[in-house]
Amino acid sequence: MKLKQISEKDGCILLSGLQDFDLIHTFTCGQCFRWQQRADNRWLGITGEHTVILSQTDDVLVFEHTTAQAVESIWIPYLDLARNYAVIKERLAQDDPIMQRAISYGPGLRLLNQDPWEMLITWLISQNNGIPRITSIIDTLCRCFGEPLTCGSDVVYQFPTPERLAGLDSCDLDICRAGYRKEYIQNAAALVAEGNVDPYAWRHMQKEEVRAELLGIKGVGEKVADCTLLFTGLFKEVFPVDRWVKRVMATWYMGTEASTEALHRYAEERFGDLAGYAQEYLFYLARDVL
DNA sequence: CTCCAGGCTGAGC
DNA sequence: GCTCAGCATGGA
Repeated sequence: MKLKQISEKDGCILLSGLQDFDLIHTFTCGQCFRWQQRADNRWLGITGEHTVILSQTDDVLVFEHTTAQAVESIWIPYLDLARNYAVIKERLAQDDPIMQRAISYGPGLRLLNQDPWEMLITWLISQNNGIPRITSIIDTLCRCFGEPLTCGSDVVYQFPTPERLAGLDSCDLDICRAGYRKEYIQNAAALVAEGNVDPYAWRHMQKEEVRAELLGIKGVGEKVADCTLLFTGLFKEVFPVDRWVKRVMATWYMGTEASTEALHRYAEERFGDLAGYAQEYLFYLARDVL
């Protein structure tokens, strides 16, 4: 793989020589909820206490309102740009026409390495919910209870800390309109704030150990646990998300075995759009390759 | 009005 | 073990 080049121009950081990366594929496939699309195909985003505006022209990625050091230490890892996706895609596509199609829908998709605490709350909110409303709830949560940061002329709010959420009165969270998920959020925040659960320790633990810890949290089932693990990118190994797909299929397809063919049929019928195919690709990435 | 959306919990078998 | 109603909310 060609080495990426970092340079500066007009106060922006440029990363050139990118391969197998597309901002739109990566941000619209359903793995994240906090990137805002702006004019001129620019994307405003935040992770932790770092904000940035991204735009892309072919193999050049432009970072505004940040530093070369942050690009190296924060954004390249967050965007998973150091990984060679060409070999991954080649392996996935081999002898698998449906995977070839899935990849062709989102060839520039990358698996983001997102904040584990943020992912836990995000996927708790996602249950039995729609994507626009998930986005809205998370946005309100951050605007009301997160610390503001500036990014150029924009203001972006950090994801609220566990301590902040744990310290709220129950009715304070009503503004988010999270419904019955409110108590899940508060319970999880209390667990983390009191040190009974430490999302930042997960990277030092075994995957199954983390998964068991997650499943012990109220409101966390297999899907929430899997999505939390998957979209933090913590475990680059065999990932059990197929168990979730299998469970869904068991309900919808009266079968108990999750054959590859059934999985493909599920994806075909369940998802007819780019996001769906990109997601199937994501799941395969996590399950079979990373 | 009903049904559904990137599920999970708790109760009843 | 398994099934299934109920769950807050808002949009179709």
